[in-house]
Amino acid sequence: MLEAGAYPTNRTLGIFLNACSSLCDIKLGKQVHGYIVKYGVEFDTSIGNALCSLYSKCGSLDSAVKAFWRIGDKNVISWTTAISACGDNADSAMGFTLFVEMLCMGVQPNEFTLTNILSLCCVMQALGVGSQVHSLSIKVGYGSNLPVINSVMYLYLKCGWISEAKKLFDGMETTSLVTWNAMIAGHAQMMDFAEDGLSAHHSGIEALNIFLRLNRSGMKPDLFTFSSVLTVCSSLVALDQGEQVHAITIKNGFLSDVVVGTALVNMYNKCGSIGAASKAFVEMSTRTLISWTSMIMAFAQHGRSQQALQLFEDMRLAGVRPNRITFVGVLSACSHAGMVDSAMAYFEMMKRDYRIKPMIDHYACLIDMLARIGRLDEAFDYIKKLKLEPNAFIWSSFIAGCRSHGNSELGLYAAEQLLSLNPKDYETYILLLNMYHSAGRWQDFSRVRKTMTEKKLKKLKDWSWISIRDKVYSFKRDERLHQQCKGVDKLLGDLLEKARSLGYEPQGSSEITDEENVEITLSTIHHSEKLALAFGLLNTPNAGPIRIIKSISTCRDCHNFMKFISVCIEREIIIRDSKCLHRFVNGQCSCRDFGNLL
DNA sequence: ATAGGGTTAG
Repeated sequence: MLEAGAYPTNRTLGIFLNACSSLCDIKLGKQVHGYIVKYGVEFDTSIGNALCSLYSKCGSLDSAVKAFWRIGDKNVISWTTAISACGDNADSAMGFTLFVEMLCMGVQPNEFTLTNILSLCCVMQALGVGSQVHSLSIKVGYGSNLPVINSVMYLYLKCGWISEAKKLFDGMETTSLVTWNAMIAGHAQMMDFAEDGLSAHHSGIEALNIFLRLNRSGMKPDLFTFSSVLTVCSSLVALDQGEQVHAITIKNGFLSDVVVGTALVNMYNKCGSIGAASKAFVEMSTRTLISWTSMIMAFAQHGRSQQALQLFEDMRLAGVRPNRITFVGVLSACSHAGMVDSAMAYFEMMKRDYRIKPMIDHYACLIDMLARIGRLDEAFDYIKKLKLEPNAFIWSSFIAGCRSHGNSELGLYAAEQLLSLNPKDYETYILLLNMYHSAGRWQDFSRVRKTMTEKKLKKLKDWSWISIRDKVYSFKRDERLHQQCKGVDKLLGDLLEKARSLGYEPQGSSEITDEENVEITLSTIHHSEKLALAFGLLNTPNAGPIRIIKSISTCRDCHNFMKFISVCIEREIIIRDSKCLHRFVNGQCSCRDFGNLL
């Protein structure tokens, strides 16, 4: 039509631009832009708005903002489109600047502007600005607009201001599914940012409660709800609840959804049910890169290296292009099995065939592998040659290698490096103390102990949880919170006897015994995972795995104990601590004793 | 012509 020389109206041009926008066709869009300039209508408000939106959707923020500034008469939609363009293209700071400028120009924001700016606040964790926007939204008459309240509530949750979020939630006259999903997702995310395992646990439980209330309210959950709540079940290692959610997804017809399917794979994996994870993966009707990567990662974590690598080949055959995270899974599979040659081959394949630049995590896998098989000098060379600063994971796996292969000199050096990375981390101090203790270096032991006392480090919060049927039970080190504590003590005594008869020898572990003193305590019988284990055995008399989640890393002594116990009771024990998933079967652990133990 | 919620990481 344009080539025929017909003169398009602004309306026609707008429709063209929208078509380019939904096709994400920047080339065609630019062509239309050319005609717009030719006809001199780029200053028109609706044309400019459409151009701004088009360039934003095609990822070209510069052009979007340029188109915006050329608009002669910018209305609220123009400003909102430009602000949203900043959000979509990861430039929150510019979004804020535009918002302030808009207010200075005397343009009043509408509900679209407000929700947009609030989501920028989420990204920036800008609670101060966010609460000002909240006040502003009330002032300009959007105080009871549902999307606006949802956004404010989600922002408060993401910034950890739970009381205020809850107040908003409880005070809402109407809710939408987005409200519920924001509450659930918000609590799920709080689990990751929680200061300790205990508050993370509380957030998770709260998310599950909100999910239950949602179901009772009669509203139908959607894929967002299911993927969030499944993530919560994974973090809580709450297999029973996860299975129930699985049943509800089937009832609601969401089983064929690829995101829900992937979330199920991850839930079963993180609950230690690799079989169920694999089953969920096989049953998926379509799989994304993320689904394949999740399953490869799952096999790798469980020490099933061959299956992980086989799946990687299947993925390539299926025509799915792996990304850098997939290769983290592939390399860690090789690392677990000590397959040095394969690891190097995959590392080359990643660089050469897929043009993926190695990142620190890939090097970490290679260092972990060399450390596991005892090639400590080579691993150390790798660390020294790194152009990047070694991270905590690198030092931790190197330490595990040194301890396992009896090189206390290098191990202690690495542990001191780890401490300088995490100078306030209680667990690192305990690790270092345990290492000086077993190396018999008492002077260093006292020195570290003194530093600990001087720094007044908070006492370790050692909690474990076990979920039995519908309830989650908590256990804290040294404390007897449950009715059945006598039974727990007796059972632990019996188990200790049995383990000893099989050759278990207690090694003890360092800990703060009271507010002032740090000592090696010989018995670790009061550690929380042991209490949870005994409680679990007393309350689930049938066979089947015992699943425990723990707030901090497991100590070597408890780890060793669990290996013996898995033989005595002929049951599988799964413990997920803050660093690693441990699956004890028949005296062996899936981490092969390289799970960042204290 | 503009908005609010979700899945992968050793």
